[in-house]
Amino acid sequence: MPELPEVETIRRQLAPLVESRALLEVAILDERWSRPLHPRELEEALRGRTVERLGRRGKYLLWGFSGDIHLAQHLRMTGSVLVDPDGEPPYTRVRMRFGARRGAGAAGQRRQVSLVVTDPRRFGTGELLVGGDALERFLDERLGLEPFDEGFTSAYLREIVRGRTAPIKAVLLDQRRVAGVGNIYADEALHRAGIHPLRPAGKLTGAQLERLREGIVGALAAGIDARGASIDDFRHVDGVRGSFQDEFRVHLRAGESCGVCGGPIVKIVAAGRGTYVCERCQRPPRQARRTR
DNA sequence: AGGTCGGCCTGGCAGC
DNA sequence: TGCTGCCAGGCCGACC
Repeated sequence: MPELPEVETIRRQLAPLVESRALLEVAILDERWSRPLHPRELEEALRGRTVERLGRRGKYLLWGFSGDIHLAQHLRMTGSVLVDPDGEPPYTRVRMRFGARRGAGAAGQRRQVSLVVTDPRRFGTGELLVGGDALERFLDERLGLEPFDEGFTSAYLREIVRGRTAPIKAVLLDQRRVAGVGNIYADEALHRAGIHPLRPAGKLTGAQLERLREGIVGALAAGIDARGASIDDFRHVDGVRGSFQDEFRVHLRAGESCGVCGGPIVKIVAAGRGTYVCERCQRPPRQARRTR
Protein backbone atom coordinates (compact mmCIF):
# COMPACT_ATOMS: atom_id res chain seq x y z
CA MET A 1 0.00 0.00 0.00
CA PRO A 2 1.56 3.23 -1.12
CA GLU A 3 2.70 5.39 1.79
CA LEU A 4 5.05 8.38 1.62
CA PRO A 5 8.14 6.48 0.32
CA GLU A 6 6.17 4.64 -2.35
CA VAL A 7 4.45 7.82 -3.58
CA GLU A 8 7.77 9.68 -3.54
CA THR A 9 9.33 6.86 -5.58
CA ILE A 10 6.57 7.17 -8.17
CA ARG A 11 6.97 10.95 -8.24
CA ARG A 12 10.73 10.77 -8.81
CA GLN A 13 10.34 8.29 -11.64
CA LEU A 14 7.37 9.98 -13.23
CA ALA A 15 8.28 13.66 -13.01
CA PRO A 16 10.99 13.65 -15.75
CA LEU A 17 8.65 11.67 -18.02
CA VAL A 18 5.59 13.95 -17.80
CA GLU A 19 6.75 17.44 -16.87
CA SER A 20 6.57 19.93 -19.74
CA ARG A 21 4.30 17.65 -21.73
CA ALA A 22 0.70 18.29 -22.73
CA LEU A 23 -1.97 15.83 -21.66
CA LEU A 24 -3.46 15.03 -25.07
CA GLU A 25 -5.96 12.39 -23.96
CA VAL A 26 -7.35 11.33 -20.62
CA ALA A 27 -9.96 8.61 -20.07
CA ILE A 28 -11.43 7.85 -16.67
CA LEU A 29 -12.91 4.36 -16.86
CA ASP A 30 -14.21 4.15 -13.28
CA GLU A 31 -16.68 6.84 -12.28
CA ARG A 32 -15.77 6.42 -8.61
CA TRP A 33 -12.25 7.70 -9.27
CA SER A 34 -13.29 11.28 -10.05
CA ARG A 35 -16.24 11.58 -7.63
CA PRO A 36 -18.02 13.86 -6.98
CA LEU A 37 -17.21 15.00 -10.54
CA HIS A 38 -18.44 13.00 -13.48
CA PRO A 39 -15.46 11.52 -15.37
CA ARG A 40 -16.33 13.68 -18.37
CA GLU A 41 -16.09 16.88 -16.31
CA LEU A 42 -12.64 15.97 -15.04
CA GLU A 43 -11.46 14.83 -18.47
CA GLU A 44 -12.58 18.10 -20.04
CA ALA A 45 -10.91 20.16 -17.31
CA LEU A 46 -7.54 18.46 -17.86
CA ARG A 47 -7.39 17.70 -21.58
CA GLY A 48 -4.86 19.78 -23.48
CA ARG A 49 -3.14 21.19 -20.39
CA THR A 50 0.59 20.98 -19.83
CA VAL A 51 2.06 19.32 -16.73
CA GLU A 52 4.15 22.06 -15.16
CA ARG A 53 5.17 20.18 -12.06
CA LEU A 54 4.61 16.79 -10.46
CA GLY A 55 4.77 17.11 -6.67
CA ARG A 56 3.91 15.14 -3.56
CA ARG A 57 2.49 15.96 -0.17
CA GLY A 58 1.87 13.15 2.33
CA LYS A 59 0.51 10.28 0.26
CA TYR A 60 -0.92 12.58 -2.43
CA LEU A 61 0.64 12.76 -5.86
CA LEU A 62 0.10 16.37 -6.99
CA TRP A 63 -0.23 17.16 -10.66
CA GLY A 64 0.29 20.87 -11.37
CA PHE A 65 -1.23 21.76 -14.75
CA SER A 66 -1.07 24.96 -16.75
CA GLY A 67 -3.76 27.50 -15.88
CA ASP A 68 -3.64 27.00 -12.11
CA ILE A 69 -5.33 23.61 -12.25
CA HIS A 70 -4.24 20.82 -9.90
CA LEU A 71 -5.08 17.16 -9.66
CA ALA A 72 -4.60 15.61 -6.20
CA GLN A 73 -4.25 11.89 -6.85
CA HIS A 74 -4.42 9.34 -4.03
CA LEU A 75 -3.53 5.68 -4.63
CA ARG A 76 -5.06 4.45 -1.36
CA MET A 77 -4.55 0.71 -0.90
CA THR A 78 -3.87 -0.85 -4.26
CA GLY A 79 -3.20 1.89 -6.78
CA SER A 80 -0.25 1.81 -9.18
CA VAL A 81 0.89 4.09 -11.99
CA LEU A 82 2.42 2.40 -15.03
CA VAL A 83 4.22 4.11 -17.92
CA ASP A 84 3.99 2.71 -21.46
CA PRO A 85 2.60 -0.67 -20.37
CA ASP A 86 2.25 -3.55 -22.84
CA GLY A 87 -1.40 -3.63 -23.84
CA GLU A 88 -4.03 -2.79 -21.26
CA PRO A 89 -3.09 -3.97 -17.76
CA PRO A 90 -5.78 -5.55 -15.56
CA TYR A 91 -7.77 -3.19 -13.33
CA THR A 92 -7.00 -0.14 -15.47
CA ARG A 93 -9.03 2.79 -14.08
CA VAL A 94 -7.46 5.80 -15.85
CA ARG A 95 -5.54 6.18 -19.12
CA MET A 96 -3.48 9.23 -20.08
CA ARG A 97 -1.50 10.08 -23.19
CA PHE A 98 1.06 12.87 -23.24
CA GLY A 99 2.54 14.66 -26.24
CA ALA A 100 6.13 15.47 -27.05
CA ARG A 101 8.15 17.37 -24.48
CA ARG A 102 8.02 21.10 -25.04
CA GLY A 103 11.07 22.35 -26.93
CA ALA A 104 12.66 18.92 -26.88
CA GLY A 105 15.44 17.86 -29.18
CA ALA A 106 16.28 14.27 -28.33
CA ALA A 107 14.22 11.54 -29.96
CA GLY A 108 13.10 10.12 -26.61
CA GLN A 109 11.68 13.47 -25.64
CA ARG A 110 9.71 13.83 -28.86
CA ARG A 111 8.06 10.46 -28.40
CA GLN A 112 4.64 10.38 -26.77
CA VAL A 113 4.19 8.86 -23.32
CA SER A 114 1.23 6.80 -22.17
CA LEU A 115 0.29 6.16 -18.58
CA VAL A 116 -2.31 4.05 -16.82
CA VAL A 117 -3.55 4.02 -13.25
CA THR A 118 -4.42 0.49 -12.10
CA ASP A 119 -6.32 -0.16 -8.90
CA PRO A 120 -7.90 -3.56 -8.11
CA ARG A 121 -9.80 -2.38 -5.06
CA ARG A 122 -10.92 0.93 -6.53
CA PHE A 123 -10.24 3.05 -3.46
CA GLY A 124 -8.01 5.46 -5.37
CA THR A 125 -9.21 8.96 -6.25
CA GLY A 126 -8.32 12.01 -8.32
CA GLU A 127 -9.57 15.37 -7.08
CA LEU A 128 -9.69 18.48 -9.25
CA LEU A 129 -8.57 21.73 -7.59
CA VAL A 130 -9.17 24.90 -9.55
CA GLY A 131 -7.41 28.20 -9.07
CA GLY A 132 -5.11 30.09 -6.72
CA ASP A 133 -5.21 28.70 -3.21
CA ALA A 134 -7.50 25.69 -3.78
CA LEU A 135 -4.62 23.23 -3.55
CA GLU A 136 -3.17 24.84 -0.45
CA ARG A 137 -6.53 24.82 1.31
CA PHE A 138 -7.14 21.21 0.30
CA LEU A 139 -3.81 20.12 1.76
CA ASP A 140 -3.99 22.25 4.90
CA GLU A 141 -7.37 20.75 5.75
CA ARG A 142 -6.10 17.22 5.52
CA LEU A 143 -2.41 17.06 6.30
CA GLY A 144 -0.08 17.84 9.19
CA LEU A 145 3.68 18.40 8.82
CA GLU A 146 5.82 16.39 6.45
CA PRO A 147 8.31 14.31 8.47
CA PHE A 148 11.13 15.78 6.36
CA ASP A 149 10.03 19.34 7.15
CA GLU A 150 12.49 21.18 9.39
CA GLY A 151 9.61 21.94 11.77
CA PHE A 152 9.10 18.23 12.40
CA THR A 153 10.84 18.11 15.78
CA SER A 154 10.24 16.35 19.09
CA ALA A 155 8.60 19.61 20.19
CA TYR A 156 6.11 19.28 17.33
CA LEU A 157 5.42 15.69 18.39
CA ARG A 158 4.95 16.91 21.96
CA GLU A 159 2.35 19.36 20.69
CA ILE A 160 0.34 16.81 18.70
CA VAL A 161 0.24 14.17 21.46
CA ARG A 162 -0.57 16.57 24.30
CA GLY A 163 -3.54 15.29 26.29
CA ARG A 164 -4.17 12.40 23.92
CA THR A 165 -5.15 9.08 25.47
CA ALA A 166 -5.30 7.22 22.15
CA PRO A 167 -2.47 4.79 21.41
CA ILE A 168 0.58 6.38 19.79
CA LYS A 169 0.06 4.32 16.65
CA ALA A 170 -3.35 5.97 16.10
CA VAL A 171 -1.67 9.38 16.23
CA LEU A 172 1.02 8.34 13.72
CA LEU A 173 -1.68 7.14 11.31
CA ASP A 174 -3.60 10.43 11.61
CA GLN A 175 -2.66 12.33 8.43
CA ARG A 176 -3.72 15.66 9.96
CA ARG A 177 -0.86 15.30 12.46
CA VAL A 178 1.85 13.41 10.57
CA ALA A 179 1.59 13.38 6.78
CA GLY A 180 2.54 10.24 4.89
CA VAL A 181 2.93 7.57 7.56
CA GLY A 182 0.76 4.45 7.08
CA ASN A 183 0.60 1.04 8.67
CA ILE A 184 3.99 -0.24 7.48
CA TYR A 185 6.08 2.78 8.43
CA ALA A 186 4.25 3.30 11.74
CA ASP A 187 5.26 -0.22 12.81
CA GLU A 188 8.84 0.25 11.63
CA ALA A 189 9.19 3.71 13.22
CA LEU A 190 7.86 2.53 16.59
CA HIS A 191 10.21 -0.43 16.62
CA ARG A 192 13.18 1.79 15.80
CA ALA A 193 12.12 4.04 18.66
CA GLY A 194 11.57 1.16 21.10
CA ILE A 195 8.02 2.33 21.81
CA HIS A 196 5.03 0.01 22.07
CA PRO A 197 2.22 0.96 19.62
CA LEU A 198 -0.40 0.82 22.39
CA ARG A 199 1.35 3.35 24.65
CA PRO A 200 -0.99 6.28 25.34
CA ALA A 201 0.34 9.06 23.12
CA GLY A 202 0.12 11.82 25.71
CA LYS A 203 2.23 9.93 28.23
CA LEU A 204 5.39 9.60 26.15
CA THR A 205 8.48 11.29 27.59
CA GLY A 206 10.61 13.87 25.80
CA ALA A 207 13.34 11.28 25.23
CA GLN A 208 10.81 8.86 23.74
CA LEU A 209 9.43 11.55 21.43
CA GLU A 210 12.91 12.37 20.18
CA ARG A 211 13.55 8.68 19.49
CA LEU A 212 10.17 8.54 17.75
CA ARG A 213 11.07 11.48 15.51
CA GLU A 214 14.30 9.73 14.57
CA GLY A 215 12.41 6.47 14.03
CA ILE A 216 9.85 8.06 11.71
CA VAL A 217 12.42 9.94 9.64
CA GLY A 218 14.79 6.95 9.62
CA ALA A 219 12.14 4.45 8.49
CA LEU A 220 10.80 6.76 5.77
CA ALA A 221 14.29 7.60 4.49
CA ALA A 222 15.20 3.90 4.36
CA GLY A 223 11.95 3.24 2.49
CA ILE A 224 12.75 5.90 -0.10
CA ASP A 225 16.33 4.58 -0.47
CA ALA A 226 14.91 1.11 -1.19
CA ARG A 227 12.42 2.66 -3.64
CA GLY A 228 9.46 1.64 -1.54
CA ALA A 229 7.99 -1.63 -0.36
CA SER A 230 6.12 -4.00 -2.71
CA ILE A 231 3.95 -6.31 -0.63
CA ASP A 232 1.33 -7.18 -3.19
CA ASP A 233 0.20 -4.51 -5.62
CA PHE A 234 2.72 -1.68 -5.49
CA ARG A 235 4.96 -1.42 -8.55
CA HIS A 236 7.32 1.18 -9.93
CA VAL A 237 6.20 3.06 -13.03
CA ASP A 238 8.08 0.48 -15.15
CA GLY A 239 6.46 -2.47 -13.32
CA VAL A 240 9.50 -3.25 -11.14
CA ARG A 241 9.05 -3.96 -7.43
CA GLY A 242 10.50 -1.93 -4.58
CA SER A 243 12.74 -3.75 -2.10
CA PHE A 244 11.94 -2.24 1.31
CA GLN A 245 9.81 -5.27 2.25
CA ASP A 246 13.14 -7.16 2.52
CA GLU A 247 14.29 -4.69 5.18
CA PHE A 248 11.24 -4.78 7.46
CA ARG A 249 12.35 -5.11 11.08
CA VAL A 250 8.92 -6.15 12.41
CA HIS A 251 6.15 -5.55 9.87
CA LEU A 252 4.68 -8.87 8.57
CA ARG A 253 7.36 -10.79 10.52
CA ALA A 254 5.27 -12.43 13.26
CA GLY A 255 6.98 -15.59 14.52
CA GLU A 256 10.46 -14.44 13.48
CA SER A 257 12.99 -13.05 15.90
CA CYS A 258 13.85 -9.42 16.43
CA GLY A 259 17.10 -8.37 14.76
CA VAL A 260 17.96 -6.16 17.72
CA CYS A 261 17.32 -8.38 20.77
CA GLY A 262 16.40 -11.80 19.36
CA GLY A 263 13.00 -11.71 21.05
CA PRO A 264 9.87 -12.95 19.28
CA ILE A 265 7.95 -10.65 16.96
CA VAL A 266 4.21 -10.85 17.60
CA LYS A 267 1.12 -9.57 15.83
CA ILE A 268 -1.38 -7.50 17.76
CA VAL A 269 -4.16 -5.07 16.89
CA ALA A 270 -3.58 -1.34 17.46
CA ALA A 271 -5.76 1.48 16.14
CA GLY A 272 -7.79 -1.24 14.42
CA ARG A 273 -4.81 -2.30 12.30
CA GLY A 274 -2.68 -5.41 12.16
CA THR A 275 0.42 -4.38 14.10
CA TYR A 276 3.82 -6.04 14.50
CA VAL A 277 5.91 -5.55 17.57
CA CYS A 278 8.88 -6.93 19.53
CA GLU A 279 7.61 -6.72 23.08
CA ARG A 280 11.12 -7.09 24.46
CA CYS A 281 12.33 -3.93 22.66
CA GLN A 282 8.91 -2.26 22.90
CA ARG A 283 7.66 -2.74 26.44
CA PRO A 284 3.85 -2.97 26.47
CA PRO A 285 1.78 -0.72 28.74
CA ARG A 286 0.20 -2.52 31.69
CA GLN A 287 -3.24 -3.42 30.34
CA ALA A 288 -2.20 -4.10 26.74
CA ARG A 289 -4.00 -7.11 25.42
CA ARG A 290 -2.52 -9.39 22.82
CA THR A 291 -4.69 -10.96 20.12
CA ARG A 292 -3.66 -14.09 18.25
C1' DA B 1 -14.14 16.96 21.10
C1' DG B 2 -11.57 12.90 21.34
C1' DG B 3 -11.98 8.09 20.43
C1' DT B 4 -13.76 4.17 18.07
C1' DC B 5 -16.08 1.70 14.53
C1' DG B 6 -18.38 0.65 10.14
C1' DG B 7 -18.45 1.30 5.10
C1' DC B 8 -16.23 1.47 0.86
C1' DC B 9 -14.01 -2.57 -2.37
C1' DT B 10 -12.20 -6.97 -4.13
C1' DG B 11 -8.49 -10.62 -4.27
C1' DG B 12 -6.92 -14.22 -1.60
C1' DC B 13 -7.29 -17.71 1.45
C1' DA B 14 -9.02 -20.57 5.53
C1' DG B 15 -12.34 -23.75 6.53
C1' DC B 16 -15.85 -26.78 5.63
C1' DT C 1 -13.17 -29.51 -5.53
C1' DG C 2 -16.01 -25.70 -4.84
C1' DC C 3 -18.32 -22.69 -2.17
C1' DT C 4 -18.82 -19.30 1.64
C1' DG C 5 -17.26 -15.87 4.37
C1' DC C 6 -13.79 -13.32 6.45
C1' DC C 7 -9.66 -10.43 6.29
C1' DA C 8 -6.65 -6.71 4.61
C1' DG C 9 -6.57 -1.30 5.20
C1' DG C 10 -6.57 4.62 4.06
C1' DC C 11 -9.81 7.61 4.82
C1' DC C 12 -14.28 9.50 5.93
C1' DG C 13 -18.50 9.92 8.28
C1' DA C 14 -21.37 8.43 12.08
C1' DC C 15 -21.90 7.79 16.72
C1' DC C 16 -20.86 7.70 21.78
